[in-house]
Amino acid sequence: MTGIRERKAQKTRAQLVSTARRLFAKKGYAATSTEEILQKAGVTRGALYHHFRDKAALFEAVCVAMHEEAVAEISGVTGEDVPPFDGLVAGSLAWLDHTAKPDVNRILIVEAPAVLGWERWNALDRMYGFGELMIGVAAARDAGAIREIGAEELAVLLNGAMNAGVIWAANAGGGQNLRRMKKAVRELLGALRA
Amino acid sequence: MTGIRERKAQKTRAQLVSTARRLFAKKGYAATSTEEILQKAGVTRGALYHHFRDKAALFEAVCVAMHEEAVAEISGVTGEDVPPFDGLVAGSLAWLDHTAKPDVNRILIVEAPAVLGWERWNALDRMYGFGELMIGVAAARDAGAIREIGAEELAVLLNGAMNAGVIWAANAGGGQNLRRMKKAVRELLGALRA
DNA sequence: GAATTTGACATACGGACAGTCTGTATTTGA
DNA sequence: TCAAATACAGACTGTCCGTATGTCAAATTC
Repeated sequence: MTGIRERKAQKTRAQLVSTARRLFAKKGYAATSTEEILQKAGVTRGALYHHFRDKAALFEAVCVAMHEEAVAEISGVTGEDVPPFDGLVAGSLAWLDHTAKPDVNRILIVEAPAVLGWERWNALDRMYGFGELMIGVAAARDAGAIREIGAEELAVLLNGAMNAGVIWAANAGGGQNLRRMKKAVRELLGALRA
Repeated sequence: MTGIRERKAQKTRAQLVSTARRLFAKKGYAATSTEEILQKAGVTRGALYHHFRDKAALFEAVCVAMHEEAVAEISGVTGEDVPPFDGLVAGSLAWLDHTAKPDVNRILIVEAPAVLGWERWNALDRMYGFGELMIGVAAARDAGAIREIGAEELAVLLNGAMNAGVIWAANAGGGQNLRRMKKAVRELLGALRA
């Protein structure tokens, strides 16, 4: 089944994704040339366009990898046995921790919406981070733990708030800002308790 | 003072900005070539690079114009005689109305952070929309109208929430979403009352 | 008011870059 | 064994951004 051919293909694909991730994080999407990616990854142009339709598709693959890491980290703190509101808070703080990392922050939060466009970006987000948040919000609301605000609207607002917050924390001032922002997010969620 | 020379220059500059605004809004920054801007604006390459250092500087000029429109609309509803909390709500809803317009939405909310980078984008935002919001939040907090959360952190969170909300309203589903989102924002602000 | 300088463009050009197209070696199913 | 497909390799093309140089009218100087 998994022949030598397929294994090697997955290896070059992984090389492309990890190299692209490094460069996109450091210089941004537009300022990163595919030539540099190819050179650093040690593959050729033919390989890139065999695995990905275009440069944006490679970027999307990087986003998927980051989203999967995020979901793995978050689902580690939002088990089934934890009460809805606490799970919402824990998941939110875990999301902040993950997206505070400079590469995740730049790629997933700042650039992804512009590079992928709302359609593709939203589709991704709903499969991963935002999807998880909506489940958490809906669960907390159904349990009567938070105020009666439309679940989808509230999830959109909270998601946007946290993303903006973590951009601020990652860029403004020193590294102490993440702790301050997490405190503010806890207080914001606290204000939503029914 | 304002000779014929200077008037003509301002006219071509305005032509460039308004044409760029239209095209950036329709096709996005990356997919809009400077050549198309020049052609539609009826000027040449020399004019563009006489007035702006590069393509991004032209984009920034478009952002400034949109921000100034926003401030004009918002300061119309947040007079000096209105109580702090009401002013905060009114200003927020006015911000949503302005940024819900498709061109403002795409350029100012989705693309600006990625195109300009956090540094320049934040500098702009603090001079206009976000700056106004921070004043409103600080005023409401000083008046004891809202909970004791760090003014800057809360302003960042609210700003991000509203921007995400208006992107959602502008893109998802039909046009009825803006009303739903404005309702949710009112309820979110209501939850913050002391 | 003639000369000179300066500002506001105009135009041609160069370098870089994304995506395509054809060729090729290796693998794999029959 | 052999044909077909896969996974690349490398050259090439059209496009695009920014620059360098030229030009002409308006402002300034004398």
